[in-house]
Amino acid sequence: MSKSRVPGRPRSEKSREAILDAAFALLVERGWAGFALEAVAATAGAGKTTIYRWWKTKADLAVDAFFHATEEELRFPDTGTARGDFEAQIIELAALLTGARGRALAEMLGAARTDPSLGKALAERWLAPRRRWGYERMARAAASGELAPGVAPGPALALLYSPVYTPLLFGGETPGPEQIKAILDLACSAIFQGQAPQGSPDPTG
Amino acid sequence: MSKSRVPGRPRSEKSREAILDAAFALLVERGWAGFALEAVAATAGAGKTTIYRWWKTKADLAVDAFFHATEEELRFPDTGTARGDFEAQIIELAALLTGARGRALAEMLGAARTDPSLGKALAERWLAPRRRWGYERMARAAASGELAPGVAPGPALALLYSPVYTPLLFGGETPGPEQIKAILDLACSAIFQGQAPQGSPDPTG
Amino acid sequence: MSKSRVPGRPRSEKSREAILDAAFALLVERGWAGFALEAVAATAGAGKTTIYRWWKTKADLAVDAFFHATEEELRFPDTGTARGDFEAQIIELAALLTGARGRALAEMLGAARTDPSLGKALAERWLAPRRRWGYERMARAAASGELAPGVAPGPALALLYSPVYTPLLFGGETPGPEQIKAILDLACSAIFQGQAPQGSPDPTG
Amino acid sequence: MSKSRVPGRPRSEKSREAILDAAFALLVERGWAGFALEAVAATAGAGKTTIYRWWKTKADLAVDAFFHATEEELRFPDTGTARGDFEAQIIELAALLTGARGRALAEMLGAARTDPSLGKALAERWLAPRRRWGYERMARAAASGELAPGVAPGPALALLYSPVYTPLLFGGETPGPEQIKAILDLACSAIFQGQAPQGSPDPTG
DNA sequence: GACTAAACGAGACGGTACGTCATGTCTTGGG
DNA sequence: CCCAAGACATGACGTACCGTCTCGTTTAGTC
Repeated sequence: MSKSRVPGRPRSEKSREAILDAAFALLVERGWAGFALEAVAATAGAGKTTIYRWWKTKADLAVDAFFHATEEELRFPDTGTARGDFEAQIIELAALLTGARGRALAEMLGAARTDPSLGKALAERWLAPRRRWGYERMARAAASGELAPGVAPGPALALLYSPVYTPLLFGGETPGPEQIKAILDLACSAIFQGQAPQGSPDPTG
Repeated sequence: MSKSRVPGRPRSEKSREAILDAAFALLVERGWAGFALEAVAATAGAGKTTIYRWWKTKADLAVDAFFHATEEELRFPDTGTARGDFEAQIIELAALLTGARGRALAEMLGAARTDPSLGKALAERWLAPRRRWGYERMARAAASGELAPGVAPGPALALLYSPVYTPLLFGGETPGPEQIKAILDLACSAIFQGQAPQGSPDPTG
Repeated sequence: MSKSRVPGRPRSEKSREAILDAAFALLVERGWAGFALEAVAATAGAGKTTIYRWWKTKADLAVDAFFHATEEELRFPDTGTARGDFEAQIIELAALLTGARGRALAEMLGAARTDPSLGKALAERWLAPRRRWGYERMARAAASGELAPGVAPGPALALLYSPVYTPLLFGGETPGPEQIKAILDLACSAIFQGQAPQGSPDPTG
Repeated sequence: MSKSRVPGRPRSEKSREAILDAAFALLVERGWAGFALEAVAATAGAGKTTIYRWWKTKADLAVDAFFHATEEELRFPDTGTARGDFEAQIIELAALLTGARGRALAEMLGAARTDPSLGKALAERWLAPRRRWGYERMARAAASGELAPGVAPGPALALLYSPVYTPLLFGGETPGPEQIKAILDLACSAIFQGQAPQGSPDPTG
């Protein structure tokens, strides 16, 4: 069996990397608004044709470049309790959204309302996996009796994640870690059984 | 006590109205992305110069046009209790954000991350008054003992409003009224003293 | 009475000249094949929009630029006899077609077969007036009995002018003045009555 | 008597033919302007590499394809008299230049001014043999006393052939057979001794 | 009733980026 | 060593708005 089935010159991995790197750099430096394909092509030493060959839209490239550089940082934690897992993940998320990378993602999330292709790309690469994990973790929490009585997973997830995202819509003041912690504590007090996560994780009472 | 101090032709009120109307119509019809000043000028029968004379930026015009047509609908309610007031206001807000006008506002909020002038305009006209009212109402709630012990106003407001805004960042599915109600109930259960205002608030399943 | 009827900012004569000059320079320097509108716009310090506003096609601009710089040189002579007029005009024409300008015109004439807009522009600006003059002069020659018996104007004009144009189709060797003179003499001997125009310029051997 | 001297895979005759056929078809159908190597390769089922391996330039291929399909039609006639030979050849030439093939050749001749490789290829394949034959035939005519006194071969050939080529430079109206005949008669009356070959050549009006 | 001066409509201006196209070169695996 | 397939960098294309500019024309209040 041969290494490859298709005839013709194979895709240049070097070019792919150069494009993704240039795209990510430009995205972080100039934001989505200044994300010009012409500039990406120029600094990557690539032709625009090559970009359009592999990425259907500007949005696809931006999202791909963003996650090519970022994705591995976002792991779904496993602390033993649902509350611990959610808190850990949300704090990590808040950290990501703060800083240069966060600006880029925020701008893309914002522009997604206007650009459907961007919306679709982000939904696939960003939202869907996180939503999937959230619902699944919430189901496990329900099964193990960690949720307060009457708490449905949808509203619970909305309450947990929204406060991290909302600042992306408004001015610059992304909430700092203590603020995030305070909001999370308040949300968790409504969602989970018992007290704070560490120490006695499941103090029945 | 003359009619006017300044010499020269006075500003044309007719032109101002025509521009604001055309701008609002275009904004609602085409969204922020399709909001072209050239089109506004053309349908208003105005010159671009006139627009730039009175509005510093495209964003200023869009925001001004939006609130010129919308603002009066948004009143701050007075139901007697803090929980009632917040619930009423948030439900009204959610209703506004659903529909054509909502799309326009959502797109503007999203684009604000990219366009500083838009951000500034929206912060002044939209965010600031609501934030002011929210903090003030929260302070009165604290004074009257309506808040659960240990609840700070910042996190409480974040928890209440964020779930309404966050969907603007993601795909089309704005939460319906029941969903909003469910989320609100959950949030309020952490923030306010006592039970839900009407009937049996927490129908255990 | 006002100077102008139309409202709006008037066309910039400076810009028009700059564009025509840049276009002509580029055309002469690089030929039709290298005649890029982007380069014209850049060296003229003009926007591409401005060019497209005033010239429907690349061909229109090229032809306009060419004749803006060249036209005045081509006057229709008046020597007293038809043979003298045609000879003078054709020699002048041959001189024009030799040299840098000639190359540009030759390339345009050649490319006209491929590019209809170029063909149309050249037909209007180049061919039509010359054809008109040729037929009209030929008619006067017939009326004054200068033509040999049985000579129709169409074939006569074809015989006179074709030898100057045909070299444009083939390689570089444009015929020199003496060659042109020899061909002209041969053609004239078939077309016109009697001997050579002035004195005895052509000592028959 | 081995099958082949050179090592490696021998050139595919099948591929050569397919490429020439596809090239000619495309040339006739779309003209020189629409003659895209990519399309040739695609419809020939060949790789672009193969084309560039065997034909140095696009022009070489086009010219080769054109004459591969056309050349044999153009024979040099032998009617007994120089005038008869030239007339026959020029009329055949005019016929060739009218019609689909003619369009292709005309476009190539036109584009040759712009594309040196095309010029060179056409000069070699088209112009040179015809020029050679013309001068040689003219020399024989001179030797046999068929030329009018004082007629040099260069100007004579220019007068005979130019009127057929010149229309290629201008609009669509290629001259019809009678027009060609009339021009030829006029030219021949200056070049050749005695009267026209058939009938009454000079119908005085 | 003439003068002054700013606002007005219209639209031309220099730019920037868009997404598409064909060119001629290159890089594979297979024959 | 040839072949097909097709990816690659390049560079121009014609389009769409941007925010600025320059006109000649209103439309008032002041002299």
